[in-house]
Amino acid sequence: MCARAIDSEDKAARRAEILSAARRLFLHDSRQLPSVAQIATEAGLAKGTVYLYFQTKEEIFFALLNEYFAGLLQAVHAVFEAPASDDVLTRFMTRYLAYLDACPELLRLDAMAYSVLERNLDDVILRAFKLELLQGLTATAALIEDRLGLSAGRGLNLLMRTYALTRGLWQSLDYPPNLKLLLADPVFAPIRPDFRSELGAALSEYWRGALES
Amino acid sequence: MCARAIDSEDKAARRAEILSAARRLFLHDSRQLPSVAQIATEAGLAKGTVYLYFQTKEEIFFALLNEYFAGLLQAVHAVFEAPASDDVLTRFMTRYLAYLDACPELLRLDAMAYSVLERNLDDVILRAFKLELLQGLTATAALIEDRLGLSAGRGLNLLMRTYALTRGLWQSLDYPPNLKLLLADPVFAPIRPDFRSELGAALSEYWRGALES
Amino acid sequence: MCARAIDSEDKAARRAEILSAARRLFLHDSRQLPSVAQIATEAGLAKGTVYLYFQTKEEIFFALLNEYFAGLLQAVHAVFEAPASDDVLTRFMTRYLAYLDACPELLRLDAMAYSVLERNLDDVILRAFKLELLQGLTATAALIEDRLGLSAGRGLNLLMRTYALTRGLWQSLDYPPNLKLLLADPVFAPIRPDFRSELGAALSEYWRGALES
Amino acid sequence: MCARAIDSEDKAARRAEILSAARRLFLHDSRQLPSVAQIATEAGLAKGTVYLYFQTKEEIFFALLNEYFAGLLQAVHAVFEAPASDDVLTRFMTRYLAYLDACPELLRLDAMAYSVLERNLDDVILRAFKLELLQGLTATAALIEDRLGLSAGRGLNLLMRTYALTRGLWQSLDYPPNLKLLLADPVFAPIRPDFRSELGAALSEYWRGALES
DNA sequence: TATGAATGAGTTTTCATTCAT
DNA sequence: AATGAATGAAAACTCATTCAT
Repeated sequence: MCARAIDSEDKAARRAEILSAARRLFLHDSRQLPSVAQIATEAGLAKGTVYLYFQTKEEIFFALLNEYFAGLLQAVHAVFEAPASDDVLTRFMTRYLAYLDACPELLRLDAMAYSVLERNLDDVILRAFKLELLQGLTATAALIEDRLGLSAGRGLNLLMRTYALTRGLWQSLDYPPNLKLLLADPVFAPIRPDFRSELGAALSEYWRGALES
Repeated sequence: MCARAIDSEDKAARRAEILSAARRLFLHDSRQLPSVAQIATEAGLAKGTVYLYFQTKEEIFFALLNEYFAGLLQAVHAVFEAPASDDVLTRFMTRYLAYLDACPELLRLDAMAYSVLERNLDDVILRAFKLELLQGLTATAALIEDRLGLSAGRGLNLLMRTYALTRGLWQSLDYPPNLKLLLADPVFAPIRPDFRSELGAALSEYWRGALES
Repeated sequence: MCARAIDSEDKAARRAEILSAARRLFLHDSRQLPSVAQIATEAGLAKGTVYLYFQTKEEIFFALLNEYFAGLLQAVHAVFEAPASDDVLTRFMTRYLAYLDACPELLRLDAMAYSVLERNLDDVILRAFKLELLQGLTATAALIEDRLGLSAGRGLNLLMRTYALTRGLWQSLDYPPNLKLLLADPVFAPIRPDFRSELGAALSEYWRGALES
Repeated sequence: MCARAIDSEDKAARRAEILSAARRLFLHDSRQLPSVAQIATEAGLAKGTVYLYFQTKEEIFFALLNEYFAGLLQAVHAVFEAPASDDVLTRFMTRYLAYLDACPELLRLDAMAYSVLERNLDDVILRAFKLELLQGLTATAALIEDRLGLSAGRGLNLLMRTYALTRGLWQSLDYPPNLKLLLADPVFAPIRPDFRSELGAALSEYWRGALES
């Protein structure tokens, strides 16, 4: 793993390897961000090498989070790109939930982003990330508006509020192991619904209200 | 402030003082949790004394968060306790937003809770907190069901989803100072709406969808 | 070594212990400043404890340097305090050189002070140190002026220039072990005189010139 | 700047370029030695290339310091080479101070040399540097002895002690910016004389004493 | 009860140097 | 000769928590 990444393709690959190592580690224990030393080891690199590809530890996780977001947006985009049909909303919901199921760590990382990730991140990098996100968001929003015959701006509303509901519910329902045990007591059943079905129900309600003429 | 708190009333008062000191400090800089040393100083106590009233630092902030939740629930409760009227939903929304306006630090603390607060918290304490929250939630949920003529369980749904949307939007729209500056660029206007109006709009949509027969 | 230093006398003693540990370590290898971890171990304390007594690593060494300076000044002071006599200059020289002989690490630490020590030092602390030094300097300078019948300001000149010559010569003549070996070659004899005799000679010349009417 | 330096003349030129880049950088911020990466960039070379011309970072700065010394010696040499005259000492002092004024970074670099530069320097290189210095010193010393009618060895004494006084005073009087601010307080005026006039006065005293029969 | 002295785990980042290309 | 990707050692400092007084 010490073959030199000379051309920019190799460099991109190495960057991706580091990101992938970080993802594996975080997936394994998503209660805290792995240390740079751990990431380097997992990627088979020296610590210093990681810093050739990322300016700070935070940048690594922010890049990872952005990848997840991009993937999620892409999935949504794909749903609405398909020929219009009556069940587009159902298909959207299914695909959306499937993506989240496939990336259980996305919402964890997202929850940490608020208090940790944005510190210690170079402004230029941060802007680039945000811009990329914005563009994906805008494109998909426009597509949704087109498909559903909505007015300008509604697409972005729907996307942002959908994600807000998702993130908010996750944080309400994802308990750490010790809490999970504690809340197993039937008394707590009301505040311990299954995340996936709860999210499905909540989103249905929200979209119904939002799309109502 | 070193008079000994002997009877349980004095003890409760001292506990409240510590909590109050923590709140003041967090209000002053809600980007990070104040240290125990700071809290002790602010409360006019020694560090060790704080540990006579709280087992861990996290317990302090968890207790604080629970207070905020209780207050929010109480505000909502008050709205629905008043004689039924057509505009109950409008009054709810107004009151709800007003509470959040008055406690800008609630949502910050809440956002930190996920990644920080629940670690390192005694199970018994945690259970007690959760139970208290559950009870408030249940009571208000029942009241809402009664007032709005909803079926059992719907009240809790509404409350949890309302808060989820709130928390999720907050985390999307509350940027740290450096980001705020960065996002001042008109390019980013679409992802930088005002939190309050955005929340109002989102909640309206959600409730409309949820209450639709 | 973990008995608690409660009253201020004990605290001063503990502070002195830390300083003493740092001195021992530096004496042992005076090519580099020992790490805080080493100092703590040598003093039989935990790292964190060291930071209860000194704000930064630099403060430790600066305090140490100030102790050396104070000692040197005191030695000089004692010489001039004795009843005036013709040989006061001879006695001064003897005493001065003896002090330097007894503290070979003083001039090493001093040489490092320029590039290392003054960084990362709290202004208030720094000022206090400088003030203490200034006072010692002023007092001894006044005494010298009195004893030698010099005009105001001359004492300070003499002291500062004497020390400047001392420090400058030291840095010219103190070679690290590898260089010492290298310069053992007779070719280098001219630039490798014995520090002590060279300093004696240089100071004699300087004082002769300075005191000449 | 990546044309290959093949013949030894080109190589010497490239070496000089690196040295010059280091000098420019150090002149710009003489509180710390620039990194090798910075030097390479400033010289328009790759990091690795620098190591083709210098074995270690220290060698660069040591070579630079030697250049400064050589220049200083040459300036002194020139003074004494001129036809003997009564005011040779005055001219020496003027020229000496002028050289230091023109190279304010010399004394900074020199002060750092003690604790940093001589580590990690190859013995052979070190010897060569010292030998070069010795030769310059010897030649100028002989010239001085001749001009001033001094006995053998006195010239070297004068040069070394003169420089020692210079270096020692510099280190006493050159304060980093934060200290300068701190010592602006009139209380500290006595230990804050102007370096140049203080050096002039000190050297006058020293030379008077040294040349006195 | 209250105090505050003592503890010590835990991690990012820089940068001189090497060496494959 | 020139490049620049990769290496990895090295250390200060914070702060939650404990416990002797």
